[in-house]
Amino acid sequence: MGHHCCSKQKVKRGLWSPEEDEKLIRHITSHGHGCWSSVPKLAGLQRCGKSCRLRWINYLRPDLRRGSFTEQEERTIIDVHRILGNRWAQIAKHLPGRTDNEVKNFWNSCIKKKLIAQGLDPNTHNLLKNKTNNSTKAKTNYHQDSTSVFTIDTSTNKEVISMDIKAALASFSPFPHGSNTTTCNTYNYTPIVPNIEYQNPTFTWSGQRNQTAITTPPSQSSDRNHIITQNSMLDFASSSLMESSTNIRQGETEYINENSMWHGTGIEPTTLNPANGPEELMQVQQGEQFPIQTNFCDQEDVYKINHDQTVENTFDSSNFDFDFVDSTLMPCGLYTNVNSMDQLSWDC
DNA sequence: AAGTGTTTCAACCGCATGGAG
DNA sequence: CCTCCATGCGGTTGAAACACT
Repeated sequence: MGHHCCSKQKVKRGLWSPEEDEKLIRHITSHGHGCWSSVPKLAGLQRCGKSCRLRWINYLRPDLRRGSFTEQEERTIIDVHRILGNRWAQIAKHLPGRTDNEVKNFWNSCIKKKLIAQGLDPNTHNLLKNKTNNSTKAKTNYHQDSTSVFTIDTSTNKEVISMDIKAALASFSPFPHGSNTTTCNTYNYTPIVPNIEYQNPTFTWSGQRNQTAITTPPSQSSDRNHIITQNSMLDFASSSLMESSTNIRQGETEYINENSMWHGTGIEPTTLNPANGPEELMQVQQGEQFPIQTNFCDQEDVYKINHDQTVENTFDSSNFDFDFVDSTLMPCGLYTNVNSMDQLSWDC
């Protein structure tokens, strides 16, 4: 039984021959793939469109990166997986030239075993209960690794994962690594436990499940504000913001709209409108240290970051709003420091 | 060299989603 | 709405490669 898309056709399955590859490459490079279901016929292949698509995406695409995964890629996968879970396509987006299938296979054949060997549950990234000794070791390794943009602190009864924004930015080539980009150094979250706590020297939010978050703007006016809306709190560290930071005028607020992340500067200078109220905006002060406190009130069973964007009430991978999170993530390099050594010194 | 077990990874399967009619 | 279809995704399979005895 074949796919419904090709059930009427007599299709070949299994491994692709070099001749088939050549036909597919020739067709797509000269005509593009267009509608995949029509590709087999146009390319002269006895395959279904789905198979052609898969073969092209996973193997024949010219921009694919072949060969073994690097340590940096490995750590990126681990770090993103920790947040997104088995969202292989989303994870692969942070590894240029890698496919979701490749990432998935690498995870299942290599990383998973490493995590288990380190006493970590590959699904949750939490410590495995029955491996106390290894667990302690794993925790220490993670926490002491000063080069990782992520650290795990399990010293309290809840796990807090911190992401060092500066380290992330420092590794985020090719954008400038100047110190004027942001004052937010770290950003913490608790992925699973009910109590959620985000904090860093300049930016704090905390709360409990079954509550609604309302962001409070800083009490004092500032020379430079960045208002973070739909793309969430990580946008302020985005390339577009960094690139344009020198263009911010004194007393002016930059408004980053929902589509700003990867499109040009993406920044529309605007004036802070107090009428919008604290519910609408989350501000990140630049060039000055001050805390931004997010308050919570019992209204809904979700965290409402702003008027359009909601986040499920836990950071468990089964509930979290992955699109929301992913929209905030950097391309390859955010999660890893290119100069760091892999603290997970295990053999594949 | 031969047999057997294990690992890797390309490909498939089934389901979800979204757009068109 | 409903159905059909194309596409995308994650889980799974199985052949080939590799490791071990």
